[in-house]
Amino acid sequence: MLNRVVLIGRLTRDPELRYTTNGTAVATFALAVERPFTNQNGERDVDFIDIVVWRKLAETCANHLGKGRLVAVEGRLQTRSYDDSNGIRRRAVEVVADSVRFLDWPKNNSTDNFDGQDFGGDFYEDDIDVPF
Amino acid sequence: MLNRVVLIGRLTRDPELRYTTNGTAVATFALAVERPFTNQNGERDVDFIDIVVWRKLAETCANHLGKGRLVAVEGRLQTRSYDDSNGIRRRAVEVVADSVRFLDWPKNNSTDNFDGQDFGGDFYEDDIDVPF
Amino acid sequence: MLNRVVLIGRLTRDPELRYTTNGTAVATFALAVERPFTNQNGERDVDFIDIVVWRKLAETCANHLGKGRLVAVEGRLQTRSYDDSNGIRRRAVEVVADSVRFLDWPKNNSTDNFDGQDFGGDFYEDDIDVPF
Amino acid sequence: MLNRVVLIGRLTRDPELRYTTNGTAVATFALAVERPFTNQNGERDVDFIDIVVWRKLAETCANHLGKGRLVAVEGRLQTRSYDDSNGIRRRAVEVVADSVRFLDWPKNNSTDNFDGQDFGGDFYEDDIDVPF
DNA sequence: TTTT
DNA sequence: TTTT
Repeated sequence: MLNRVVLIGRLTRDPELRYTTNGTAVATFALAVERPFTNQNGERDVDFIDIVVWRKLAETCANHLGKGRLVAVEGRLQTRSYDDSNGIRRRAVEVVADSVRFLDWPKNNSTDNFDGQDFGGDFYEDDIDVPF
Repeated sequence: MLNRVVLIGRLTRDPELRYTTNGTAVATFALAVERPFTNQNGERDVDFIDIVVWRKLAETCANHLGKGRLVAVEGRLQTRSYDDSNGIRRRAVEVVADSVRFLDWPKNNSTDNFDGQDFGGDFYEDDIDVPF
Repeated sequence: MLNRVVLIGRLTRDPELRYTTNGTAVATFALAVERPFTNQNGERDVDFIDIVVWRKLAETCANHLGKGRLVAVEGRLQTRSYDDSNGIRRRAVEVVADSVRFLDWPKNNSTDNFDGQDFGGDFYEDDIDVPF
Repeated sequence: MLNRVVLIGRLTRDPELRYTTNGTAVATFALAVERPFTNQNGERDVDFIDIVVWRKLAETCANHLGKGRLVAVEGRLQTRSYDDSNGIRRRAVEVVADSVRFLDWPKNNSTDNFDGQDFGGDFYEDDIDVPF
């Protein structure tokens, strides 16, 4: 039925890019998303949310994003079960993103290069989407 | 930062209502949310998403909702770590809802009674929200 | 940039289906969306929001929806200027929907027929979307 | 019923701050939101969406935001009728925001000063919201 | 496992 | 652990 998630947060690590056996690209990363209020200790809690992107968007993210970058992500919440390396059954809850917007610049020490790009960065959507 | 989730799905079980040590009501349930497409076996996969509601909204949900009911939920994705009954460290990813809309009628065999209610059910928000 | 709208409401009239000169189907309707609170007179205000759908989704909506039906709509806010029939320049703000979920049954006096359909209705997305 | 909007865009002008007769602050501005695709002329269309904020959030926006600033806005779509200065009846469709996140820095020529602020800016919510 |  |  209806299932929509919108997040703004920072990557906790560089995206990991892999390929399925039939060659489909898939990238994963996590987002640190601060809560909109401070807790009883006066600190701002943070939620760490796993993101999955597919196909061309996966490669775009892997090529242009890195740890610490600020992004807006839109997608769908997905659940899945798997056995971890110790054989313990675990449940994954992750956001399958169909759009990722880059909201800041790569750091100077980045190998990436966005010369000439408008502030606010670019906007990337899953390559299946089409104007309408 | 920004963190928004909107879901429509059916309760997989009756809500569980508990109270924190300082008396705050908290209810939990899970939502079965069908994916918007069929998988390679022609079946429609389902995501099971845990929902948490607080205060008056928790009591409203516990009093009026039951297994199988169709609802629209709005809230925020939250992550949290805990040790399960076997002492295994686990991570919970759940939606803290600030609004729950009832989208169908209770079943006849329900003890609940919505006589005279307009179709489409009622709309409940976390009791802290106020018009603006 | 990011632009996402999610609504639940009732159609204020039957959808109007037209075709562009190159044959693309486009349907329009309006949704009555109740506010989540009552106004100072104790009444519940209602927002009337114009919806536009394209292609196969336009035809599905025109064929299966009618005045009074309850739907969940997902899409993007779009603005546009036009001259009305009196030559007055006006601005339209409408939601271009990429998914429409049917949340109730057609009325008995409907010419439509959903025999055998699962409660909760069906889920229709713009025909460009694809599983991922 | 359910009514949720999430936008990222740039202010087209400085916010206008006014007060209702009973002293409630209300600020208005418009957001330029680029479409996620280019049109048939290879240009990126832009939607201009009116935003309304109330109370403390109105004053925060008026004090810290200006033309060109990049923000993420969350709120509710609202419609309203009014007569313009020529006595022509018009319909306004605007987003009543309950949260505004500042996504970039003020320009150097700004009179505003965010010294020491963490990149990514601050997060402001309607002052009625409360942690949960 | 965690970002600024 | 799973709803219709």
